[in-house]
Amino acid sequence: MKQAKAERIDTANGILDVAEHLVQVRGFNAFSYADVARELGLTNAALHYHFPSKAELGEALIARYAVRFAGALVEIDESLADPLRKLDAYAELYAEVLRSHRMCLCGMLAAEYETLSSGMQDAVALFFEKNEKWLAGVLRQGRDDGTLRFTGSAIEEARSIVSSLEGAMLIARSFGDIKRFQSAASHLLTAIRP
Amino acid sequence: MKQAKAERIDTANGILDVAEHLVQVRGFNAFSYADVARELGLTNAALHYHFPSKAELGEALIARYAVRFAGALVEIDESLADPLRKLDAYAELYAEVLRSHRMCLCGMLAAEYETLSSGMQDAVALFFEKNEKWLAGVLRQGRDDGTLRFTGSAIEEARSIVSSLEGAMLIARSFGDIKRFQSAASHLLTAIRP
DNA sequence: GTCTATAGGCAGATAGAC
DNA sequence: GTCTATCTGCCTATAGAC
Repeated sequence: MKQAKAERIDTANGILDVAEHLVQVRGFNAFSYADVARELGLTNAALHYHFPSKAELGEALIARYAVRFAGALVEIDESLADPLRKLDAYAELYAEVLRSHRMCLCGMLAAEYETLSSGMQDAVALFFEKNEKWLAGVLRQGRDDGTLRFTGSAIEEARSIVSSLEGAMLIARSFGDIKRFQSAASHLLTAIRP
Repeated sequence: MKQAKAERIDTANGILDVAEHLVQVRGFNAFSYADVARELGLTNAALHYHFPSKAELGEALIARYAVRFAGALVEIDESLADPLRKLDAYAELYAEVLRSHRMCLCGMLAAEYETLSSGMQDAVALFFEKNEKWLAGVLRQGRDDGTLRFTGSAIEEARSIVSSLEGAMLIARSFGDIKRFQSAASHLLTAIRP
């Protein structure tokens, strides 16, 4: 009763799915509306109906990705209590992305940062900040209950972890070698065990 | 006596200079021959004389960058003996790049990896491997003389360091904040002090 | 070595019919 | 919502004169 005509599922989301994949594999500047349209059996013009400009598509892409990521963090908080296990689960989020031969969406966009609309730039920075804040919370919890040990402030440690994971993804992709990422991630988590 | 007509200095190198800057700031897929030609007061066609295809330009770019980087590593080896100081100097190479608002050339290309010619792909991977091998050597030296301490193998630690530095650059650029990089770098080096 | 001129294609985007 | 048709502009690349 909600929709008179049920589309493929939801065209706008289908566009976002395909575009997201293309950005994560090739980058924002290396895919076109035509690439997405072809994949969905639509035309260029149909895409412009849903997302009038490429910048708007890009902003929608980050917004949806950020919401999904935030949801994953909530799920970790609800299902795990031990800070060290939370960090493991966090690193596993990255590993999953890498397994599908993708780069983190915002990590990819960070490389292309200078070419993005200001709306996209702000959204990318916000994504990293939210990740860092969540991680800092976990780190504080671990330091307080004695399950984690690190030097410096929690936010500094959090930034260091996000940087390392993004960098490990970036380079592992150049070698088509997920083990490189896994090794870097476990090294990172070993270092903060007491 | 060497050249009948001394050019601006050397057109091919001037092209590489401008292209390198554009790639490090915007990415390989976000600059054009026209961008470079405009900057140098040349035409599109003149660039194609020196670098027939964009892929060949890209390969020359990485080759020159890799040689320059290798030279910097030799200089570190010749001027510093202490492994910890060598690592400091290594991180400083990255900091210098970041200060000019650039990403590491190969870090940028790693993001765009899937869109590169196979020649460029191989050269990017080789760049990282050479860096890792050099770093592993420094780490072994430090472990042997007791100035460094780390868990796992030297090559694993080296990969972890390269990943972290590249990731820290990537993200620091999104915040226009070099201190973010400095903080991550010093955190990294503090962690391997005995 | 560098130029003018141009080919041929693809990019993002819009108008208007259905 | 999706289509066809089309615009304008930029892209990489080449031919041939100087």
